[in-house]
Amino acid sequence: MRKPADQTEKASNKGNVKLRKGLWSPEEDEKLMVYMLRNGQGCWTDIAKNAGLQRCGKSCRLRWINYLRPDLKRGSFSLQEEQLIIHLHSILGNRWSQIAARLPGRTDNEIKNFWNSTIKKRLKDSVISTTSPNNSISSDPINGITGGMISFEEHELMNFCMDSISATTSSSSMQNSITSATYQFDPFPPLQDNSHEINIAPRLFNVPNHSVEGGILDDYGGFEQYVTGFENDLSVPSLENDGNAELMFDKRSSNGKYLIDVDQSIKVEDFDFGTNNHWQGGQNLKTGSDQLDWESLLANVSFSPYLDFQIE
DNA sequence: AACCGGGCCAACCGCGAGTTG
DNA sequence: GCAACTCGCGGTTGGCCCGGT
Repeated sequence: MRKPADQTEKASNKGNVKLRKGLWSPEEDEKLMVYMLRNGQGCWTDIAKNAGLQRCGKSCRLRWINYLRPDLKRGSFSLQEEQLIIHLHSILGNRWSQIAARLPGRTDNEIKNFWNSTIKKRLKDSVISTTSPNNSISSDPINGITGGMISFEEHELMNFCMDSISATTSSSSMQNSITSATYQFDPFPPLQDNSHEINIAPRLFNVPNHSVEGGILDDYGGFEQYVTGFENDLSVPSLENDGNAELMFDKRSSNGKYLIDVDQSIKVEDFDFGTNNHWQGGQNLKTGSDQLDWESLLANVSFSPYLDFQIE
């Protein structure tokens, strides 16, 4: 945590505007939230200015992404998420944004903190414990993947992924590959919901040659979909209703419920920021079923919820 | 009850890449 | 081509919380 904002004010380089630093007050959160709901994402410097915040745009962006974003999950990481983080980190390293992109509702900062504070320590402990003679594989998710022991399937999986990554070594070649005969498919699809039973194995299937629409190739050989209002798009749609916005999001351990008067311009009902509800824009990714049949999904490529484009 | 130390995590910092004029 | 600006990312900091003593 930082010092309270009013203790760390300093003059901005431009315009002698005092910029606040440190913790965000509920009033500041409210201002930013209301502004984002009304106007959506734009230039962060303008957002900070127009929202009446004495913050730099960078600070506003961080606050929005890491805390105020409606589609953020709250609470501890699930077992599936934990396993996926460990797995992705084994391949991607400290590319937290890339890892976060595969965990809907989680931020890179959150994952980074989780890794540094929890997983790292447990991995270390796990490595130590696996060196002891009487140790066997436990139900610990760490041991399922790492802990010094990687299953044959995992190893093959990683080889596959690394091959995919190495196949396209630069962003320029990546861009060229978009229109080339073949392209690398994202081996790490995002988790749909942590309540689902998830097979963390990537989709090992071939995609016929076709032009790619509705997405771009990322820096690691993956296919980044254009997903409006979800983890790839942190903006929110503008709201044009009248009344009040009742916004729910927890502040640390307590579940706060903010009733915001939005200048007679917004009315949001049943606007729940809880863990089970995602932002409207992400609903195109939801399957509507509590239990996904991953085998059948994998068997039928065109039915995959990850595919946001048509395969010809 | 007071103190201490480690964990957690929000937020800052610096840097590189991309964009704009 | 260049400088200024903006954005996004990863590393780091440091205050709060909480369990142990």
